[in-house]
Amino acid sequence: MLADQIAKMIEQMLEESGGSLELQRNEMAGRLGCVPSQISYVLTSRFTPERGYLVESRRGGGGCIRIVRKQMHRDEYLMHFFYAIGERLDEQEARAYLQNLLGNGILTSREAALIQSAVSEGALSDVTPEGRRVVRANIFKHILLSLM
Amino acid sequence: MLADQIAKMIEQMLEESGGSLELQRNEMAGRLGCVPSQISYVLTSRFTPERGYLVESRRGGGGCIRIVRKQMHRDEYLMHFFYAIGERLDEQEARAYLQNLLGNGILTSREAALIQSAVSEGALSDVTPEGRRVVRANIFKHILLSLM
DNA sequence: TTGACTTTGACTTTGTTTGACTTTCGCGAT
DNA sequence: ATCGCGAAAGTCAAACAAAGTCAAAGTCAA
Repeated sequence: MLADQIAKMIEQMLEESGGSLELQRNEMAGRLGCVPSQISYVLTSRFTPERGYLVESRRGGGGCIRIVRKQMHRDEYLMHFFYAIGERLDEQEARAYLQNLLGNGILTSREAALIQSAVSEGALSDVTPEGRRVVRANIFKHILLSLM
Repeated sequence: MLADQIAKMIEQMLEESGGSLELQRNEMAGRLGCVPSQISYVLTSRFTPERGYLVESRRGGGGCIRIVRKQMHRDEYLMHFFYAIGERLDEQEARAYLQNLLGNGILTSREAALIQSAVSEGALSDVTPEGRRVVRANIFKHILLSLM
């Protein structure tokens, strides 16, 4: 899938450049043979704050997009997430958080997998779809607390 | 029966691919000459967690379904717990199981603590007291599966 | 004949791709 | 200084591409 390829490419560029980079949307779209707004789409759907990325940009001639992978420390992370999770949480958001926590070494992959199944749709299938999101947020927050 | 044929086919693909695979629902339905939702039916009726399968999916363009088989023979101990749990589980029982799993070195203490808060009364406070025990059992069983 | 299991298809939800249109910015000409 | 132009990037909605859901209809064995 196009979006995934682009995401992977950006990911790798971040890796090579040690966590932050600047790119030009049009130039990149040209190289990839896609429409420029596809780049925007990838950025907003994959490089979100939830997953630990900061994206800023400048329009106009010579404009560009800067992407930074945020480095926080353990406690900041847990706090940040704790407050970021509101009253409701859906499975995808949960997954994004877990990926972030995993990527930063706050969780082991076993722990992440374990939490993921604890809050999966399957595990909560006895709760109504709407209630599920509330319960999931609660469980997730309790787990974060237990890690502090 | 159609469903059984499909199940057998997926089973065989799992065999060939060593326990995990990705497929596309529409594409598969096309090859088999059945409606796509038949695939969904087979998945929910045969490839359940109870039988040791994990199924996840992604919608949208380029979406797919991933199926993973958990090897039971490697994890008889977890299996034992899995079946011991049943339909309902209260906090005390959960704690006892966790102690046991911890004592046998199957969980680290961090993992045990984490699970305990995931299924604590507090985490599930949005569910009715009766429903809580059902949900707790479900979460616990999903976690056990994810550990196999 | 009933009840559990199957099959089907219409409808819903989620995710992707594209392109037309808008906004913002730097720069050179006035 | 400032006006205006062109070069970015942003926004948004439509079209498309999956997968999920659900209930009605069918089947089969007890």
